[in-house]
Amino acid sequence: MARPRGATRERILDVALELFNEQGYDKTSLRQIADRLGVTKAALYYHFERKEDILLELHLRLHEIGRNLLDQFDLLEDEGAIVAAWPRLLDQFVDDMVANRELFLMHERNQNALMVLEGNERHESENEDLEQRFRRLMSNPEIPLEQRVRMTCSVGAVFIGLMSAGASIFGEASDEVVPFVRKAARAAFSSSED
Amino acid sequence: MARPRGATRERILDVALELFNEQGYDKTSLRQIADRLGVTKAALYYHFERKEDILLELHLRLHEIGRNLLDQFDLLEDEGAIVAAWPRLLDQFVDDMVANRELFLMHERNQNALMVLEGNERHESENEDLEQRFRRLMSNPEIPLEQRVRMTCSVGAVFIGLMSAGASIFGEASDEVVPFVRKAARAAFSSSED
DNA sequence: GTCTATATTTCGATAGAC
DNA sequence: GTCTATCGAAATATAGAC
Repeated sequence: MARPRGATRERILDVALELFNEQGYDKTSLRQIADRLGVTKAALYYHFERKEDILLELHLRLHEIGRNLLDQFDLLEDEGAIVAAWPRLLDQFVDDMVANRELFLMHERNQNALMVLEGNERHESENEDLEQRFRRLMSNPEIPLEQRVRMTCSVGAVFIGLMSAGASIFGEASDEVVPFVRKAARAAFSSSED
Repeated sequence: MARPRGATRERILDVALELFNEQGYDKTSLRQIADRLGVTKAALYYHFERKEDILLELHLRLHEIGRNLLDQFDLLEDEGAIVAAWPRLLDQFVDDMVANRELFLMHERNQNALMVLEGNERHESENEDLEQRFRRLMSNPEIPLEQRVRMTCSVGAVFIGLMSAGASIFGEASDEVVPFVRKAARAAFSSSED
């Protein structure tokens, strides 16, 4: 079976992502992944040392997205620039979520499972850094508290809006929904209406 | 040990909720719950037939909150009334979340575990009903799509805003944060700013 | 209502042949 | 790279005494 290099590994990750979203990480056994893939459990161990490492690899792809977003803040000079740049970053976040919905879904549905990655070296080095940068941003007293709260709320609006659309809650194509989500999120951040 | 009736059962639920939030449902063994409570594993089986039933009981308390909210929609006559009533319901939702933060946190962090309740009779009868009523509301074509999307987004703003506050992301007392969350959520729903 | 002891199952992980 | 076979650990759940 001469398959392109890394193809099987990639297929394992695809199937695992599917199953983690269907039934959760903990309820998904390596046997199930292997079965759906048409191989045996032992074969998986050639590609991943531990079950945990499959979850980790998927999670790291989200890290990269988060890092890209946070990196853009480091380019900004003062708190005024951050607030001014937020709508653009919000749009970027929408794009990221639309393009990687399954990954975001996994993160949402398996938060408890992701806790086992605490203690994992490869994860810690990256994650600590990301979380610290995020907390620093959100507890920065130079930005008025209301602005910081609204930044967070606008992210929540995007997140739940797009997740609901993905779950076909609205019964319409998500192409139509996305612009409304952008609008709602922007309003959550910057409207001064009372 | 003459304890008030149902007191042990209640303590089990308290400790379980704690542990489920700390490390997740799947990673929490009955042994851990028993240890923290100062009893043995077998004793838990006197109060709950299965581990799953502990999770179910906690989850049903959220059902009740959700049902209370949805019930208020049944009192409304047309789609205009629904849209008009939304800000009030949003405020109600904020109050519910503040008063039951731990329960909401459990639901957020253990979505994968909650999937095992699918198939549970006691759960299905209630849940199907709730979910159907919610989906009917959100796919009601008499309400403009944008309004429905914004309803959902406003809930997301509340949810993520309050969860972040609870996790001390902002570094301030959540008393100060709550009003800003209300404002952001209201804006996400009804601002027409561009 | 709580205990000790044990049955039963499931799963992650490894060894070694091909 | 994939297989068969198996180990060992851990967890849920049960039986029966107190």
